[in-house]
Amino acid sequence: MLKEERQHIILEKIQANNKVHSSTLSEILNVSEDTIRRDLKDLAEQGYIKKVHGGAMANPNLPKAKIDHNISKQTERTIIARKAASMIEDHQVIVLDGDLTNLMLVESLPKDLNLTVFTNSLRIASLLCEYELVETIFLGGRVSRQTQSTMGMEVINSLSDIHADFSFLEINSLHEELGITDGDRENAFIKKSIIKSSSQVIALCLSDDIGNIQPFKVGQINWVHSLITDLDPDDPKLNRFRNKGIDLK
Amino acid sequence: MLKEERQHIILEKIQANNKVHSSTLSEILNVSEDTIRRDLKDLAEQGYIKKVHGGAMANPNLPKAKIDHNISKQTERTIIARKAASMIEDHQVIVLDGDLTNLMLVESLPKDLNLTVFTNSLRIASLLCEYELVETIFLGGRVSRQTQSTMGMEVINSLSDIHADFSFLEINSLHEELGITDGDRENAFIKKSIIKSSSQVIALCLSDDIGNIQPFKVGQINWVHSLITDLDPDDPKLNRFRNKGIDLK
DNA sequence: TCAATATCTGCACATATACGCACAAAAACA
DNA sequence: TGTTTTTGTGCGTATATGTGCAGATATTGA
Repeated sequence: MLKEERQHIILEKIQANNKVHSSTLSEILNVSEDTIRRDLKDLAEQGYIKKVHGGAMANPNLPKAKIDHNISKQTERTIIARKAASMIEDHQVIVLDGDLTNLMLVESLPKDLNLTVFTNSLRIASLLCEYELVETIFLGGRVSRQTQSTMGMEVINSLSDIHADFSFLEINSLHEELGITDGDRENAFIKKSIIKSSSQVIALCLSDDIGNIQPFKVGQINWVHSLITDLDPDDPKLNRFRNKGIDLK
Repeated sequence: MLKEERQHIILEKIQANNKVHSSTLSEILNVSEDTIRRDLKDLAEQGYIKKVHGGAMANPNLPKAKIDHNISKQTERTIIARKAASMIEDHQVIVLDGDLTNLMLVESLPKDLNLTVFTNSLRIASLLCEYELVETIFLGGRVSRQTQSTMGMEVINSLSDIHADFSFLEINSLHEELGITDGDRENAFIKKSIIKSSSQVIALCLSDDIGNIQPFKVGQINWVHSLITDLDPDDPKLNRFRNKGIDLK
């Protein structure tokens, strides 16, 4: 019997009875209780169930927004997220757009930070619910299934009514002359609005995306105040941006 | 019997009767009174109940999050959610507020439904991303950590700009004379706005909550078009609503 | 006040769990 | 193909947890 298969059966049992005993599972599935316990631990860590002494129960808190760590370029993104997180301090007001790196940024934040965050990402907003001192304001609008974030005029409207200290934007294409571009028209609009609504723009950019050009213009290169990449700030590849007075992290 | 399981049963007993005696619990659950006392102590420390000499009472100022958090009444909620889901048809425009039963409603929806949904619940919006044909519009605003849904003026503003065919509202307190009330002022506001923004109001109400009165008024009883409970529609307990012309499901 | 109950404390016992280890099966790699 | 690495499993042991019991103490209500 495959591990996954077993865990599936366990989940079904829990859904049906709301609880399971390790001992009965061990009997039914013909594996040691140790194995069952390991399965339960797995499932609990993934948030599917709640482990208790003697077995497990259905998870009372629902599907938490979780980050699947099978993201491409995970290492690079982690580096960027950490650098970005270290720039955030108590009492700042920031905007986080709905891209992956920002999600990882939130994961790297210390839990005792006192912040005001504007975001259009369902997952970021969900994650931030675990931060006692963070005031989250969600930018409403039409929800895009792919990104689990809101889009459209309503988001732009809401953004026009706010002002933040910093915005953190994942940039898919950063070119020294043509500036920031994006492959999605709506996304480009949103990013542009976010930039306009904040004093300082922190661009999060994978080094592979430097030099890219995409169809929709977001903004000029000098709109970026700081550029965070997975490279060392002194890396020669970044020279072309250093010369433009952009603060490299 | 698992400890957690026992404690759930105790919680449900308390929610139903508002009080319990250690001695009767010991009898029902077949454990020593010592164990019951330890359970009650646990639950009291977590803030779910108030321990008193001889047993325990419901905690009068139990934060709303704790109630949701606790899967009690899961069976009842499932019944309600299923009935509600069966009322939803292709091409409808509906509003779902952020309460637990609505989340379960979404879980019971067939995946091929073609809908427009307005919601202020992060979890509902997230779930709906799995529905190819559902257009979700999220009502932005300040995010409440406990409920993972947005609150405040912005939500009310957004609601004033929309109109839906149906709204599904979880009702915590439904009284034949005093109508719908709620224990939370903001929540009451939101519910009132949702009602105003839709042609028909479908009230989802646990049978235990019928007859309750809470401090903040949401609306009159005749604002409700359909009432879905965990009871049979012909149950005599519902007569007082039948007489008012409310459609019982 | 007294008697009846409820509660607390320390203890013993059974059971569940974590940890390190060994070993087999599967997967990755040269 | 054969070899190395990873993953999954079971076992023994030390530890932690949950439970019931006895005796001391506190609370309740007449």
